[in-house]
Amino acid sequence: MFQSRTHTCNELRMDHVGQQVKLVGWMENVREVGQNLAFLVLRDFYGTTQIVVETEDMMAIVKGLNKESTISVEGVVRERDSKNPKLPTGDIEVVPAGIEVLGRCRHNELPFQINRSREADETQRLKYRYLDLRNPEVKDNIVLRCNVVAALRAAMLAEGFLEITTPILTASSPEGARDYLVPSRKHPGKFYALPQAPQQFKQLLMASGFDRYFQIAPCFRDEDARGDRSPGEFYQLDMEMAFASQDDVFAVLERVLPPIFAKYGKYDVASQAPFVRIPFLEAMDRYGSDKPDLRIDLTLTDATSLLAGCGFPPFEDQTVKAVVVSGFQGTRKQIDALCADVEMQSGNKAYWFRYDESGEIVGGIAKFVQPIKDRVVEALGLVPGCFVGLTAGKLLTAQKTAGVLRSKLGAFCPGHMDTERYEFCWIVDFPMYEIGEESGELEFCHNPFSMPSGGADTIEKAIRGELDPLTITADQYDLVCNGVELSSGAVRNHDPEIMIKAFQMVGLGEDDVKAKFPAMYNAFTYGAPPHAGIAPGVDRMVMLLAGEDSIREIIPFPMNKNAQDVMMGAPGVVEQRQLDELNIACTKQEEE
RNA sequence: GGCGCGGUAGUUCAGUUGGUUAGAACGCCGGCCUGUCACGCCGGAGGUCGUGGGUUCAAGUCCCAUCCGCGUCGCCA
Repeated sequence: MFQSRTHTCNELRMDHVGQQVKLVGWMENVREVGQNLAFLVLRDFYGTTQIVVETEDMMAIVKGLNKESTISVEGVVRERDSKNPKLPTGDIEVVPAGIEVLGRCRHNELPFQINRSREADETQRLKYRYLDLRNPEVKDNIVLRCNVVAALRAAMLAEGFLEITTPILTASSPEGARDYLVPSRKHPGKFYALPQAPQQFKQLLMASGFDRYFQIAPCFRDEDARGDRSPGEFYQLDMEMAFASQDDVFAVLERVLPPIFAKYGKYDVASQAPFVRIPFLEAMDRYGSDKPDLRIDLTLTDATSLLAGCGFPPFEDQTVKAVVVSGFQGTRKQIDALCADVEMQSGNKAYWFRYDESGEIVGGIAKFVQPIKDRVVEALGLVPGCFVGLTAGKLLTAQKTAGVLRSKLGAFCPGHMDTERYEFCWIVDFPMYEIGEESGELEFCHNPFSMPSGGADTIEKAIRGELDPLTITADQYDLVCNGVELSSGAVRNHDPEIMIKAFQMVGLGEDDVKAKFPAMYNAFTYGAPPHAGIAPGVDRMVMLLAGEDSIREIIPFPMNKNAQDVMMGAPGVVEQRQLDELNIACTKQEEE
């Protein structure tokens, strides 16, 4: 029968010398240094301890084992002859009287070396995630995640929020991302959907009289992956407050997040509450992005009128945006690579010239700029040594491309980006409506649940034609940190009449509202509180705190980019009997 | 779905203009080593160069197709 350990592998110190102990763990390494002398590194969740093997019988046991086998070691703690100051347990070692094999590792070649798993091929890591997670560096991110979630929960409870779980099997939502559907056995031809977010439930909780709700909520969206977006499922710190304004929501997160970032983050928090608020249009204008990375000190300058008529064909009749970088040191080759990178990412070209140390316009499109040099130098505030990156196109295209250029330049040019910090900002005043690219008609820009700024008055004016609907903003906001969209939220539209009018703008009527969101619409007709909320992404937050670039590093069992779990083999084929029971006819199936 | 990068030993990678038997490091196996701690030293095994075609006297290398992975855009109320 298995007997418990007396200590962990990170516990023994000089104080324990002479004590009889029992340790358990994985045999990480064995260093043989003589006929009957070897040093075994025993690793458990907490750390490592050196076991010194110096007898023939112990040596025989160890030699018969592959690394990563689990063993238990009983013995006496002894002071080391040669200590290792790099290890917490480096002053001592355990002299075993007995070694028991608990779980033999049947493989003498592992898919990758445990302590170097981060360098291994990602598919291998995901397939053997249980080995990957034995690597302390990998494991630490999961521990961090647990600590962060616990801290978030504690902070939210302290703020008076109640944690309430909402259904995982629910109804498909007509708006938003692609749903994951679950066939119903009892109702042939009908489907549940996994929630994209607990949005409607949390608003219904507000209508139910709960004042402050939160949940570490799993969300499911069938959309393609990104570096900072896991496919399929992710977690949000979902929250909602009744009788609350935008400022109330901001204040909660400004109290909750900075201490957690300060305690668990890799870097310092540079932002003071209240975080800077940037209207959406200003963000696009200054940073070319609705999630600006404020660690970069560069901003966009409009050069449309300045360079109109300079003769450079791509600028003709287009909006031109410039990003000016002082003290530029890049080589021609690096500039070309940077521009190619921008084009690859944005799908649009970037142009450039330099104002060199001798005060000449050189390189790139210098030929076209040279004749109006004085005006350009003055308008862009150039000093010798400046690099000027340029983009052109329709307003939004020029902005977005320049935004990409800004990010690349910031990362490339020393002194223009301090990566060792967290910079928060709120993006506010999002447009309520936009002209759909496909339909060419007025559509909701983001979600239809948001309250139009100004409420009923604004919408009524727009309906009467006194106001351009494209100028209507929503009481909607994003929290951005280091160029990552951390969360999105809004003051909700809790008034059925305003809701109907908001839908009327996009050519939908009361029946459509009722049909799309029956529970919420009905609930709001019974007296609903004004309410607002937000949902910071837990995975992204942990990713920022850990300083990781890939979201997979902070998810215990991540799927790959193609939404497959290569370890478990999901998605997988199921038995015909199961399909029959669910009334599903599979018309298309991949060859296994 | 578009674009970019990649796929060579168990792992991470190198491989020049197409040219001898495809290399290195780590790991693995064997031997030596009584204080190692990324132990060291000596020796060894290990490869359908993602897959399928093609060009050529000759293909890891060039061409075409295809599969897979990562990044990015579309998408993500």
